[in-house]
Amino acid sequence: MSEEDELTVRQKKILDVIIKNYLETGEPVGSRTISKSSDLNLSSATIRNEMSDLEDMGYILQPHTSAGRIPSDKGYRFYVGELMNSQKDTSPPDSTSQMLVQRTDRLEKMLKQVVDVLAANTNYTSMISAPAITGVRVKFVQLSAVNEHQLLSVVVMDGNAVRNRLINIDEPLNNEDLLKLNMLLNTNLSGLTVNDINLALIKKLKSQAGEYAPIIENVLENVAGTIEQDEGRTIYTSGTTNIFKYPELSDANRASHLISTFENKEELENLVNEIETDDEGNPNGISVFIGDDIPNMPDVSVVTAKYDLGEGFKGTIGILGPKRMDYENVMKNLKSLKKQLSDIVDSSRIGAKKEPKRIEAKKDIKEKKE
Amino acid sequence: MSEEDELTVRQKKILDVIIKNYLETGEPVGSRTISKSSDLNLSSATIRNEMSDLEDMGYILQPHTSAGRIPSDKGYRFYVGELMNSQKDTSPPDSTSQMLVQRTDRLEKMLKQVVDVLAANTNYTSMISAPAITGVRVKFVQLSAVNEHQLLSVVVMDGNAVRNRLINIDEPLNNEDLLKLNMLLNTNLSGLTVNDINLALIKKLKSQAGEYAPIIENVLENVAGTIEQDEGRTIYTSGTTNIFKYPELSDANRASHLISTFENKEELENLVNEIETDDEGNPNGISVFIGDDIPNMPDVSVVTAKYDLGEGFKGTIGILGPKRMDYENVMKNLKSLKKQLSDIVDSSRIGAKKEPKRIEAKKDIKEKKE
DNA sequence: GTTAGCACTCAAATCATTAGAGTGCTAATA
DNA sequence: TATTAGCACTCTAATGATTTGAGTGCTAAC
Repeated sequence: MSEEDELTVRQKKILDVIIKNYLETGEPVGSRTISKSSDLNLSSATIRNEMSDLEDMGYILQPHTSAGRIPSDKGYRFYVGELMNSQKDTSPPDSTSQMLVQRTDRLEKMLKQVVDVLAANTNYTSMISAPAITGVRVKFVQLSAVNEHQLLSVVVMDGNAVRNRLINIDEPLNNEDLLKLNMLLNTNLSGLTVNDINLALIKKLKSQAGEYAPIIENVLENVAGTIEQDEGRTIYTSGTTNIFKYPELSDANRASHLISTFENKEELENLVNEIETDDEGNPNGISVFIGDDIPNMPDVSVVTAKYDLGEGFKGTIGILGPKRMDYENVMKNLKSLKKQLSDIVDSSRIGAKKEPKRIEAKKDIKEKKE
Repeated sequence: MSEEDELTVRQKKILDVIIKNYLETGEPVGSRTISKSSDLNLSSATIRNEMSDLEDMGYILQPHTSAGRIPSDKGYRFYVGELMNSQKDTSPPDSTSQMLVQRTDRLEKMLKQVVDVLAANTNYTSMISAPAITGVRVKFVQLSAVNEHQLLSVVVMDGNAVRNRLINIDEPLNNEDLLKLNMLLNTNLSGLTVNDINLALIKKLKSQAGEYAPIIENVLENVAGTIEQDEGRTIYTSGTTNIFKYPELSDANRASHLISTFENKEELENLVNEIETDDEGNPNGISVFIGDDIPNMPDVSVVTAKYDLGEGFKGTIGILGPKRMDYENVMKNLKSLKKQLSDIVDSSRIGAKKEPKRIEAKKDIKEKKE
């Protein structure tokens, strides 16, 4: 990929101008334009020579003989990696359009909000994968009798993920037995991860439960279900139709392909997974995938960030747009959101121990849309 | 709308041919085509005269002077109402492509499945609104201590809708008090609908709860939440990108408009609501909305059916496509699904009282996609 | 009432022409 | 030796003229 980085300062400058210009206009940029709009004070002829070299090196290309140049995927990558203004980082991300994420008591709503904010701020399509839970532990189990023929099993896991399940029973259960069962379950399951619950443990539980063994089975399925439900990882998306704002993406074929990918969560999940693999140890925890980096989607770029909510809750947040997207703004937004996300959750974690704030935060939700 | 239905038999026949032909091809149909393809044995000139009359009466129209005719909205309506082959109803709806809805224990998954089936069978876009709960009653309330600082409130409503809420408390609650609170809540709330829970009752509960009044408040919010969550009515959609299969809908503007309507559930909800109003007492419980019937969407048709799962669970299921959609197939599919839906729920209701089938049904889910 | 015949209309396809943006190359210049 | 002016050349996109053909409406004959 890097065959001797032999770009002269001037070449870098020219490449920078070409890309910046193309990001704005979406039109191929010609030598004359560069000669005039840059402070290089070079004639178009000189620029032409340099451009010819840049093209030979693969940083730019010509849509056709008599057109200007546009950045190649390699050019974009160079731009993101070296040319882009990354020291401006300190400035607040586009404060006018920036919308803060409001606190809410439901993770789901928060995620939905995050993608909405992101799509609105960037004018691209955004997505966020709900946190994958890894290694969460059982916190609390409770069986209660709803009526003579139904038990309700409630399982609370770390991070307060709650799952219910109704269990139908043939014979009513008396209160003592119910209490015993609850005791049995809590003493044996609390603090365990799903992986800890092995056959031996199940056997032990069942034998201790005696005639209630079938109920144990159901409860355990409920515990498993807590994980399972998040395994078909939910992905929230927003701003799908933003792709129509970019002519290079909005012809029927491309648009249909993109949108159906976003509609079909499984496909989207694959995309995210395939992309995630080689995303390790990069500077700000932000990864940029351009064009042929992305399977089946040579005309778009995807920028992703991982977020970590602690307690094993992790997920990916990303935005998809045309290759000529405003990488700078997008990365700023992602970085900011990433920070906000962990901040919010931190404070809510701490707050939760002091006052019942989970509830009062609810009203905030209404005000989200601008 | 009906200004003396003065269509002769021959005119009806011609109109029928025009529409059938147009449904298939999507091209304006001319007099010569009709003359040849129908069994009327009339010359094109005669057909032309009749067509001229049909146009005067508003059943068909010409895209431009030298083109054939296409059905007007009025024409479509007449077709759906009188011309369409509705006696074929008895035949099974397109048995090859028909996919049965599998039983599942989660309403949500079932609905998702239904829209998927519908979209796959029709090649149009489908949507289903999750059941709106009206007048459901509280079945069971349970508070349990998760740890010293958190209570878990679980509310089960009719139809086994369950909601949880974590309540943070300052002081640990001893077991006796917890039991008393549970007793208090269950005796007072069981069997009530949300509307029944008025200020007087709340006051009474709070005073009886003494120092635990704040907890009562939280539990009541939880009860209210059961309803509330379904008020922002979830709508599931599928096959959005099918619109790209119909050139008349797939230009950037229209497509963008349609797709964003489907992405933004609020808008979609409005659409469904506006449409629902005048949908009363029609033959099979199926309503057809064509072109200007639908606010802001003159180029599409929507066919809807209401479903009723009993116990106050009702919703709407619908499909959206080009005006030249295959109404016959669509209506057949809707009718069949409507039936399957209520059948499934009926059988699961009955089954639920006898054996724990909610659980064993789960494995079915995996097999759904073809 | 039906039909043949014909003039007329109009969209869409095809083709030729033009305009202009941009390049590459060469020769002159500093 | 690096830069630049100048010019021929290329190719797209826009414009406009022409043709084609499907389809109609009307009239007159059957």
